[in-house]
Amino acid sequence: MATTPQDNRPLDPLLIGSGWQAQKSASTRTQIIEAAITCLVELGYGRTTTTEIAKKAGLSRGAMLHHFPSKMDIIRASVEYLHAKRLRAFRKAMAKEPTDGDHVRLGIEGYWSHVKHPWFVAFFEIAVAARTDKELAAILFPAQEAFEREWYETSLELFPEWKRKGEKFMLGFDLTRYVIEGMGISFLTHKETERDKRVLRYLEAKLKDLADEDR
Amino acid sequence: MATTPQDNRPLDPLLIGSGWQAQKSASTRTQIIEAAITCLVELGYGRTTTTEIAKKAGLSRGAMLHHFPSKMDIIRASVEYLHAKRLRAFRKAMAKEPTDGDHVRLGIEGYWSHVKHPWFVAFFEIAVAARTDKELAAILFPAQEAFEREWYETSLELFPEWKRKGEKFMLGFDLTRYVIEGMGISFLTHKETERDKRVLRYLEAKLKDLADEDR
DNA sequence: AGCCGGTTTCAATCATCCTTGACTTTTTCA
DNA sequence: TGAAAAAGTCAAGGATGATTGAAACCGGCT
Repeated sequence: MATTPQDNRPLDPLLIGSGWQAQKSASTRTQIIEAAITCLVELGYGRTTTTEIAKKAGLSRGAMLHHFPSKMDIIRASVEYLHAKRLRAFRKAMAKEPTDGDHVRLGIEGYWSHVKHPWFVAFFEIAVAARTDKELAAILFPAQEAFEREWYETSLELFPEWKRKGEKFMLGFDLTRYVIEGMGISFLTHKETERDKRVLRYLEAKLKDLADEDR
Repeated sequence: MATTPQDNRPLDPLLIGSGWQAQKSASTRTQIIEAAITCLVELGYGRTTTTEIAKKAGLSRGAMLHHFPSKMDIIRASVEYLHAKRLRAFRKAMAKEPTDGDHVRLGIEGYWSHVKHPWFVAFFEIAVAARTDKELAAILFPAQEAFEREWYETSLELFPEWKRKGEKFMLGFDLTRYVIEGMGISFLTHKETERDKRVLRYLEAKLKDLADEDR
């Protein structure tokens, strides 16, 4: 008989040494959360069922319900997971020095990539569902607010020279957000076109105008 | 006496002559469609059920299922209804001469109002659901494409002087669309802020810049 | 060391509720 | 009277959460 608790999944040798290998069932939790996110992306919020999540995670439904007693618990954990992942990915993308020194372009491209990522799609599905689901809204709202705030602060660090022109910076920030998110929504059902690239280039030019104005 | 031919499709009020009580049937259909739209707005696509629609329409479920054999038939009719209503409302809003002669502002305010209207919310709910529902996508896509095309042409009529600068007009068109729809999505869960108004004013200014450039 | 009782992890089944669409019956009105 | 509209009933399928049961792991004890 194998000494591993589950033969279907390899154990992380680093975690075996650290006392409770049972604690590594945290990896099972992650597996469930990622399965839930996949379901959100592929099926949408409405068709994401516990059965489907369990199937996708390679677990039995009962096993999964042990980790997360109810469906909403899975969603809650997924929201936290997505929040952390999205923010981390965005910060990482912004942290690297652009090859051409063009921070504005880097920021636009970064957020545009971000919006095309499945994580954004999953978050969006939850956000749309939350419009008509109070319980879901109570879960999503704090994370959403925190994300926007932390994203704003990250951007401020990225453009330290803008700090003095608060209102103008905020305008550029909001404009970028709306344009790119609007494009992102459109991208959910359509493909990216040359027209979209033109809009991004125009946005870039206008942001630079804003930065240079009344200096 | 039944003068109707042996119709394989028992329901088509448009084809039935004026004398019949089918007019009442047509009004009942409209009632059902509007109830469905209310459900989409208040409950979202996922929670819109035939039971709920019937209740909201003040009909028994059986009666409703007589008019629309299946749920998808109601949605199909709702998509057509929304398409017609949205386009009509938008054209009407654009047709009136602005008091200050400012067509750009009129266009922006018009589309911004449009995006805040329940009809857009309902359409949006269907669009999001269609991302992961092929059958729904097949219904929605033609209507969505037609709407965008007809909206574009309406805008062209509104700004005849832009006709000569095709690419620049399209850029302004796309930019406006993305900014306002992005704001609209945000508006679904947040309230309109002063920051939003600033973005709209900025958009207006930039559209006028585009119109005046290299003239 | 080796056995034992309790706890944690996972699997399977069950009962319940909801949704849908087909079918049947009643009512309305020309 | 007879056909259309409306109302009511029903079974099949799906989704959720609870219960039951098995296997592995931990501690303590002889």
